[in-house]
Amino acid sequence: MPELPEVETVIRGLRPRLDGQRLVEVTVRRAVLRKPVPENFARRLEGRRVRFITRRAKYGLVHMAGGLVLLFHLGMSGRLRLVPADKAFTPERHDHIVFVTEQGDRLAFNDARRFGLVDLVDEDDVASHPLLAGLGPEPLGNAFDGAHLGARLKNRRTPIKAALLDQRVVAGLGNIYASEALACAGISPRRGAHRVAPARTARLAEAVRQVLTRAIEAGGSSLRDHIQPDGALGYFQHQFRVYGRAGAPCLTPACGGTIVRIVQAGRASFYCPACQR
DNA sequence: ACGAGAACCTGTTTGC
DNA sequence: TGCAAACAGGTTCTCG
Repeated sequence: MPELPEVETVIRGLRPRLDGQRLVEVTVRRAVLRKPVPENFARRLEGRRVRFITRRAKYGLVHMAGGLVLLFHLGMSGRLRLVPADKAFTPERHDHIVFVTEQGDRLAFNDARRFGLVDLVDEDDVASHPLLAGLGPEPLGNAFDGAHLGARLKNRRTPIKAALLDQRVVAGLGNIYASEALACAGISPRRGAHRVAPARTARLAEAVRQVLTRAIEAGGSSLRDHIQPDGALGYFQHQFRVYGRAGAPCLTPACGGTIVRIVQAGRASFYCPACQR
């Protein structure tokens, strides 16, 4: 499901209900997701207070009192469902972990495909965590611009679309927003990464920023899995220029092209052959 | 060393 | 209608 905007949206939905709350009960209903749930996961969290929640790439980081950090990733199908204290809670199929806060809210980590994961890490070790250490810069941060992108692309012979999905190049893009950013920048997903000229690298970096920023403003994209913790849907999917639009007309003014779907590195890419070169 | 493809899972949609 | 194949917002391992 989730790329950077969806994870950001989920975290923003959690904060009002979780910040400052003590976790009074944690239940692990399935012990193995993409990786095994850490030993003593529930015991290490129970009784501890949530200080604040941050995001790195597609990972959520729940900073707990005492310097412990709960790291989570939603994989393809993961969601977090927040059930307020005054509503009845029944565990659903694929609710793998359930958290209960001191004010009685229940938070279910639900993930049908189990590509998601959770881990516990000391806050001093977050940056060196194996899953986080190799990540490239945050696309919405200061370290990401055309110069950085150009430097990371110049030796890559893979298609630019595949390079954008490489989390070491830029952290947080996924299959939807890679296609969308290339459409905004007028670059074909098939172009070799090393053949994107410097001027266009800057334009691409700007397109990445813009697409992600707008998607966050829209609450992410709800296609099949993504919902906010309170059940609200994202609506950025209505602003897609190319994703899922094979056979439909290109939206670039006066272009007249037709969007096509191709497969690259096993993943669908969408683009307009007329205005993306 | 790099890149393509397979594998990991389950649920839903598509096509014969 | 029914069943099988294809496909899905991700990551990581293997193989050439």
